[in-house]
Amino acid sequence: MDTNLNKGYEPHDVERKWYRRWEENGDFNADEKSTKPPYAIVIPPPNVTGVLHMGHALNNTLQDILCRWKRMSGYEVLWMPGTDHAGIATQNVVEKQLAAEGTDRHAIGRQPFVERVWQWRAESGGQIIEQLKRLGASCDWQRERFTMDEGLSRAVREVFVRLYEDGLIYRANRLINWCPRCHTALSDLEVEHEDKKGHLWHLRYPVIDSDRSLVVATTRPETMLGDTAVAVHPDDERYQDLIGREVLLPLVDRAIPIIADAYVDKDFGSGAVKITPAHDFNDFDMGKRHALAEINIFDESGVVNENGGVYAGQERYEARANVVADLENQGLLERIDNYENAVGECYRCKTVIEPYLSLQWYVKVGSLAEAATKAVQQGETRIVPQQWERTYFDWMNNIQDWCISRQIWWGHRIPAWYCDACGELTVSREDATVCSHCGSREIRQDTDVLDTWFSSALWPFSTMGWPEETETLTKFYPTSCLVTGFDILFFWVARMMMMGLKFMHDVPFKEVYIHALVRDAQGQKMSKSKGNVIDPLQVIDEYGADAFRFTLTSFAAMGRDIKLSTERIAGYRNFCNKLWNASRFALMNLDGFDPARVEMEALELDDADRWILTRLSETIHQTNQALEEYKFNEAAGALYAFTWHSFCDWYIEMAKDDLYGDEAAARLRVQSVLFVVLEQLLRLLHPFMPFITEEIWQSLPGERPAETIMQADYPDASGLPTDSAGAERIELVMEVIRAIRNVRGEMDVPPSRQVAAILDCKSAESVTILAESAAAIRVLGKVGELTIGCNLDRPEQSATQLAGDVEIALPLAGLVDVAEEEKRLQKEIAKVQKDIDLFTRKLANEQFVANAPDHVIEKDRGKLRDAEEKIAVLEESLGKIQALK
RNA sequence: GCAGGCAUAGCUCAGCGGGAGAGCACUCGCCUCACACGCGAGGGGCCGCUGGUUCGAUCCCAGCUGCCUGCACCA
Repeated sequence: MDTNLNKGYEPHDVERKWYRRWEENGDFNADEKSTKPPYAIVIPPPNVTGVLHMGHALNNTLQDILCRWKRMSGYEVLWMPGTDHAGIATQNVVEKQLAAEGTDRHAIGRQPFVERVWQWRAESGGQIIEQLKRLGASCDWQRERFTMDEGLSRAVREVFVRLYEDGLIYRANRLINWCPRCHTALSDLEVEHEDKKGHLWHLRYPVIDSDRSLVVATTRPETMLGDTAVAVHPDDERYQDLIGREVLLPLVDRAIPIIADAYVDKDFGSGAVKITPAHDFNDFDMGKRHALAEINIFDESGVVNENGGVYAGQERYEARANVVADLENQGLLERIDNYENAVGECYRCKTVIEPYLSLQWYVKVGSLAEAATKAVQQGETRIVPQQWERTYFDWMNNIQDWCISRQIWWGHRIPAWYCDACGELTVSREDATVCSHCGSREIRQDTDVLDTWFSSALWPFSTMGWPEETETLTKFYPTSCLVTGFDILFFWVARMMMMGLKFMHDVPFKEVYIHALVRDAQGQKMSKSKGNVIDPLQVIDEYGADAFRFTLTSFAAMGRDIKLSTERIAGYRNFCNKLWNASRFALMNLDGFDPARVEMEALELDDADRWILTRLSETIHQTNQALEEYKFNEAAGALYAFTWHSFCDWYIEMAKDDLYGDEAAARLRVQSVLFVVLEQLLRLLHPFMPFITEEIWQSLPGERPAETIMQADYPDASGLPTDSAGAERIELVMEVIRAIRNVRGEMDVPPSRQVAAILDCKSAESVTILAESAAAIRVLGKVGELTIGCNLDRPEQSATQLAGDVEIALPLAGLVDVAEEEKRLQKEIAKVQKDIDLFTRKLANEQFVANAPDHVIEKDRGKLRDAEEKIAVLEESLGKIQALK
């Protein structure tokens, strides 16, 4: 037995040691052949480029808690880990490297580039996995997957082909979101809107064959090069006579029609709008309605193309400046207003998005979304907290077809081949070598790759071996729970729902727990540019993984963001240390103790024992209940309070007398309870603080029921003796001790000085209770001479306090001055008087007595009685004190 | 604009139809043989504002104000 734990808990070696041991033991591994009930979670796969941030830390801490808890509770747990190839993000990383080397992907070519990305991944791609391990994540690493690995790529092809065959994948030439830096299309979700200060330019377009002109307002004057109409509202009286006529588009000298469309807001600006179908989503729609030409004026880098006349070759902002300057020179710039509006940006590189006309692949999501909506409505998947269901439904109801093609090189290449001979398309699971229509070998594979989220959408079943019918799928699909942040509810959760239902004919998970965002202490989003980022790895280095995990858990209240600061983490570091030292104390006093030789039933427990066991039982219940409901903070709170305030503050303190005494039976009894409570507590805490609990648990005396604590059973309280009556008895003792301490504190009695105490009880029962715990009262109240009984004489000069039906008198001769005691009593009396006033008033209210439930009235009557008794005693004491003056 | 959330101690937040809670911070006293990352005691709140429902509202309802977050945007 190791009773020589260090004085303070030092996490680093402990964490390394146990994590390695768990992995070597296979403690994290799931067995699909197990007969235990399944519990499965798939990790939200972090980007392979990722570095552990606070969001990951919270997300994975919560998953780990669930997995460890379920594992200990008798479930066969599969926590499926892996990483996402993160198409654009990863490609950007490697492109930056190339840029630093003075080259680019086009210079080295597609195949070498893709190889280069694989190489990058092999060398530095997996660091987040190591970081998750430092956090303590108990994933089944043997099963680690990557969205680009062979099995998952096969699943991607299978899904693509089946969707295509079902007519749910199609190509279309539409306006899409284009990132001129990444050179790819983006889905609507991948565009982030941010309010930016800009300008509203008012341009004057001359009406042909007239001396009039129309003023149009725009935030993007350069797009006028692609204007193909000017629109006004059909009812706008100002322009009735102009509808159907033409304006001469300045700079390009093109005649374009003035059209009428109800979309136009008469009250905005001049009521006339320039229409650029190829570069604005609303204009695109209007262009379709009026059969307008779509003139694309940009190339894929956002540089003006040959359609832009003299501006060709100019970058879009350069073109903007020149267009404005030229219009001004021609007197066609009416004015410039300051204007703030939301600008779409690429979610990967923050470049302003260009609406761009191009041919892309789409998933027709209508029927898929319908099924995904129904599954949640019918409760097949439950979203927790439930408020997010509404967001989910809103999005599903307004869903647009999903643009899935990306013009990058890193990703799953679209399995479609174009035939140069017949022009037909071949979509195939295997790499095609001939056209399926004409047999020609002159075929070229589509150069696009799929949206990263396409493969993520398949994650719950692709990681389990689909399309094979694997045992893993049979055992673990649908998964039990998905833990994720709300920021990827649409990106990921919604699409997994659609794909799971389509291809597995069942939901991918039965519950979705959506957690909050981790912010800084001021509630700001953590970001590198703000410089307010707290690095989880630094936190782990400084405070230990357990303290960090417990902090996140304690603040993981549902539906509320976490404001994190290092002071808080330090607070929970202290908690770890407290647990450590309580354990050290226990171990120091369990010398020679063998748990195997002790039968709980045979022990004659005293009130304190029964109390702590009852409290333990309650805590076990609360913890299990809270985890069941995803109330992580409540579980953490219950465990914190029990550990610190029940176990350490009271039980250990009360146990000392027997532990240090020389009665063997008493010592054995206290040792037994100490052992049981600590051992159970460690198990209870293990999912939250895996490392420290394992370290202490391994130091406990006797045979352990399992090799590691993570293999041990989670406490369920069924074997624990509870006795709420005994527990209540000790509450009286505690109240008495607190009262004695209160008097001592208020009257500045030095802690080193013992006092005499007379405990005058109203009932014989109280006498018995207090007599049994006399030792505790002496030690914890620092009482020397202790008298317990009924109708006791109290010395004239004494300080008085009450606890339940016990009047406590501390003879104060020589201890304190009379004036101090008088002040203290008056303060007490005032407090009690307030209660009396309140309850008297309440009970005098006829309506209250007539309507309130009996138990409420009874409770209040009791409280009034107590207060009246209390004040009587206090006033008597006050009288005596005042007589002394 | 539409939707949702939040408002409780100095700070961060629990709670909830029957006398306001925690952690941190603060004040006072203690190096008491597990722990000063500690121990003991204490101070501190019109529970955002205005109405309504109720015997009773911090809690339920309506409105208002102030923050936050999605989504959609009038060029």
